[in-house]
Amino acid sequence: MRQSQLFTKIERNAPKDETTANAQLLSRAGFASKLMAGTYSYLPLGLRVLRKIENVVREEMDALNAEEILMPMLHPKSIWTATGGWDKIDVLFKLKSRTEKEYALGQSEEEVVVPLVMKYVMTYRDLPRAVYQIHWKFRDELRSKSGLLRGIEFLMKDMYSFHENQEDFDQFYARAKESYLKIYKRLGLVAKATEASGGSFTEKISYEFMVLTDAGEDDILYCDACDYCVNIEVAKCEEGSVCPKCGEKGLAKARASEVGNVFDLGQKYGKDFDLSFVNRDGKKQHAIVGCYGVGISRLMGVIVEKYNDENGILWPEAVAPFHVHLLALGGVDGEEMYKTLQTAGVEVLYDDRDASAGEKFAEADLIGIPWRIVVSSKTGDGMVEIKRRGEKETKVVTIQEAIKIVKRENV
RNA sequence: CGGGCUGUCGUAUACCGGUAGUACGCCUGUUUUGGGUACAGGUAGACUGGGUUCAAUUCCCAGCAGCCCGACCA
Repeated sequence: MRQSQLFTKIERNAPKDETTANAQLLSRAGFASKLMAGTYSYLPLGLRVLRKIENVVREEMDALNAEEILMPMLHPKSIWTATGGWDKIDVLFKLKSRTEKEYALGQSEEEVVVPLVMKYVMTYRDLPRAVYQIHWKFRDELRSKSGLLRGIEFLMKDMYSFHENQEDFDQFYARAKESYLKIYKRLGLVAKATEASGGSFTEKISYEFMVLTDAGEDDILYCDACDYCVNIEVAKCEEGSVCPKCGEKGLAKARASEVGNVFDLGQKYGKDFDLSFVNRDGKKQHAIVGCYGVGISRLMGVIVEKYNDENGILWPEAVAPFHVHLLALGGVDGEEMYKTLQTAGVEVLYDDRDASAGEKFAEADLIGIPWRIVVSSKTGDGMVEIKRRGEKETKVVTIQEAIKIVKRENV
């Protein structure tokens, strides 16, 4: 993409009243723009990042044999009264039509997905099933904050699995947890599977996936010697207590942001909607349902919180809006290099604007694309300069070599 | 929802109870060309409503909006 085509522009000053790195940098660099507290527009660069995160998640969900669907965001009141959520869930957005008919905006979609899937599940032979969607969620939080980390409208992947018995559920649940850890790793994050409360509808514990960051809103206790981690809300131990799992070390306390969770919902939803299937004994039975969320837009914010320096963002390869930021300096034409990179299958943002070198460098750092390739009178014929965002050293190499370097990591 | 802070050109800011200034951006021209090049000229602003006052962007009240702390976040 040619940078001259971007309708967004870089802002030199951070917006006042924004204190978190993700809110400041995403706004300055033109990735996202706030409409009101808790809702954002995703701009061309930001949307590319969002789609990359989505696709990583999508690939892992598909690997679990989950099927992708898309469900409505606008729900009838009736399904929410059926499960008790209409009165119990205080973050549920409720609205009224002209004719006083009442609706809810989806804050999670068990109420839609359980009747939907169970419509097709007649017997145990139709199980297990897993479906997911990547869609907007609405939660009437009292206080939106921290840029993309807590919005009242946000993009979430929500998967739901259906099982004939606890054993089958447990197996899938374990696979889903593994799949989650893989997702975060691919995104350049270290997430801890953290014991947490199961919410108001279940006594069981759930797992939250936590990424350590001061911009987060949860406090967790974790062990350095093993993978034990617990949300302080449900912890039966405290900071410094010996790890209850491995007994090796004292627990450390840290601030974290929840980027995903998995719940065992048991048979609640099957019962609420009185939906059942015929089991192996020929008897009616409610399916065991699991629910698995990943906060896609929040992840974008968390990644920026983890990957930034005084000059801007440093996107991990897997989610960077482009692989290469091509800068043409001093009136030199970068057109040929641009086309060569594109032909080689490299995603490239080409700064073809008539701007000074310093300005282009500063803006490239802010945008944070992993590789910077410069063509100028200094690089010479057939040669380009290549540099990695975050590193100081530059290398002058041939065009073909530059492509090789970039593709080694990105393709 | 409780508490606090803040609303001034597009952005970031300054001053002030009496003609609103600066930087960046943007426009015109010159200049410059490897870390936001320099110069000249230009463009553009007091959240809304009420009150106090001869006079309010400034003081007071309310509303609206934003941020922060807390609570909340099935």
